[in-house]
Amino acid sequence: MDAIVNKAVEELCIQSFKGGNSIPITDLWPKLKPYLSENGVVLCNNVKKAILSSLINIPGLEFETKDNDLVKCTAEECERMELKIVVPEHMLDNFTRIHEVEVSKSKLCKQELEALHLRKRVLQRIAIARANGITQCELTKEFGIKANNFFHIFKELEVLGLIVRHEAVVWTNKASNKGKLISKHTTTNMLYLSRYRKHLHSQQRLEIRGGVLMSDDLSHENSASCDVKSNGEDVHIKDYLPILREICNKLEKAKGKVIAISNIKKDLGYRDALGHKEWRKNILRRLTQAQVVEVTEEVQDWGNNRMSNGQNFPIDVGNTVNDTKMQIMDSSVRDLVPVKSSVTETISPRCQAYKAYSSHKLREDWAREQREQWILKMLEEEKFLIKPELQRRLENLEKGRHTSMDKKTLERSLKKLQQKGHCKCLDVFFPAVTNFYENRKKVVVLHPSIYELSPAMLVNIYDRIRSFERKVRKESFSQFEKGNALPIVHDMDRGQHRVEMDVQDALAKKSHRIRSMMPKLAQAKRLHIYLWEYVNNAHDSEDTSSSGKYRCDLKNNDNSCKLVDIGAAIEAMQLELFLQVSGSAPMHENMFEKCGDYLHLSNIPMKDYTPLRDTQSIQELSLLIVILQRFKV
DNA sequence: GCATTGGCGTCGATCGGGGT
DNA sequence: ACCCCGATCGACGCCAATGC
Repeated sequence: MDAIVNKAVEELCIQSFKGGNSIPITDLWPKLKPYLSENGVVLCNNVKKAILSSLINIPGLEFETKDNDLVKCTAEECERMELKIVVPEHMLDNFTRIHEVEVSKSKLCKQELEALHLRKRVLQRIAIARANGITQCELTKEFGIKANNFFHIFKELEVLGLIVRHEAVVWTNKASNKGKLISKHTTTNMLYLSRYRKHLHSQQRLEIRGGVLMSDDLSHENSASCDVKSNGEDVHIKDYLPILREICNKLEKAKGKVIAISNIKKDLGYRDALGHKEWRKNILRRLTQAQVVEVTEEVQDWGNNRMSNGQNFPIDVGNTVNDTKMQIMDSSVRDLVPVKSSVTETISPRCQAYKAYSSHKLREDWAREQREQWILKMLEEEKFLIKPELQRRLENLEKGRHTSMDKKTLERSLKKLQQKGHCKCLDVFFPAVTNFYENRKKVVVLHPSIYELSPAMLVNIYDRIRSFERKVRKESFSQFEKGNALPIVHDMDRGQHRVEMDVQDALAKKSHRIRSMMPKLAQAKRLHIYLWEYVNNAHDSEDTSSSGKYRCDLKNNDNSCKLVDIGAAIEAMQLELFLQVSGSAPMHENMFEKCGDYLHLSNIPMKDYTPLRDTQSIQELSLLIVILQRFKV
């Protein structure tokens, strides 16, 4: 009976949160009915009377009735006289537990009272959602408060232990005007009142899959991402533990407890772009973060000792270059306990017979020889070459031929040159720009005279790789802009509209960005011209390297950096230029007239000078310097 | 208030393997 | 040697959450 009464009180509280100051007893029964049936209780008049009697005994609950002697009334009589129940505020606060953090109200100022009231409303709204929970972004919209202002409240309530937050991914299918589905998703947090919390472990996350929203429904809201109301049926718990365990088990059974990642992915069906991503972001990351497995990438140098070690038969080196494997070491993996494991070395060269030469042997031999000559000439001049770039350059040189050079052909040529000692091929690793935890790798062809990669050399290599990639992307984008490669598929209705919209959108955004950047670039250019003159003059007259602490590496074409003290350079700036590049307004209209054209920042009076160097100006200047640094190629 | 972070989809390039 | 295709990868943009 206690449980039933608790349930009744819970219902009364939730109904109060929903705005009913007093709840008619006739409204309470239908809410209780499902719970009672679950427990095999039929809501007959006797049960009703028993529940009522218990409620009457709860101190604090108030009953609105015409008849004073409630205890003697039957259930029917109570219903007939429209009995209503009022839950007092302190009981509501008890339900959300906000009373635990409440301080004496008399001591609070007006703002503090408002803040407390807001927290109460938030808690009550979360309480209404009960075990279904409510997403953070949904709540943010309901309250009309910006997410970045609201976040602190959620965090505070979480720290106080009043609510629980779980990471959740929301998928929304939005219908465009033409009725096609566009899938969108966003990450947010699901909020529960502590009493309704879901007990999720670290390998579980919530996924909310919403229904279809027609675009008409969105007229009042621009962003569709959070518009799906999360009801219980849409929320799924995605549990990664079973799949992680399965992988651990496979590793346990594997020989040496090592499996090639490509094999295990194929085995478990992680294929295509999406599957691959899922593997990287949700499976491999979880395993490595839990330190349950270790991933090793083995790179075998091209034409290493293996090739010259008395083995006369050819080896298909291509298959042995890269092999990413994962390893598990300890049997305690089932608990996903951190385990340290050692690096393995497993190389499995595959033998393959050479195929007979074709009848075009002579012509091909000639082409290969010419190719090798080109490579050697480039190498002599440039000392190093990036393989993908080399491939492109050779393709351009061979444009006249009816066939195009295969990358494997190039590899063979490089291998041959390397064996003869005419070049060295090295894998160069460098950090990726995005947040991927792996380094990027490029094969670099080096002149044999280079024994080791100096830092300066590495910088040159990085810059070359970057400029090559920029060039490649610029080419593909200019094709795209000309409309050569607009991906419109006429036979397929699906997705067409969206692609066109995206292209227009992208172009509009791009041109807008260029427009808004132009003044900034003009400012940057002015600053650059000034600094360049400044640093050259300074070097002509005296050595500036000892004159200040804020320095900026301007240019190092020939490894000889010219350092400039930015602070001193700005001091020496003409006032007009300073105002232009920092975007500040002049102090007085007649400032220039009064002081002449050659006024420098360093010789204006202190009272005029100080307000000029405000935070805004410094920020502007810093931004320009960042822009200049990015231009440094 | 603005900047950064993190997760995800899209796009285009590269890689790897198999066929002729 | 050349061709083809699916798998894989990195850059980038978007957006909500988060940090300062």
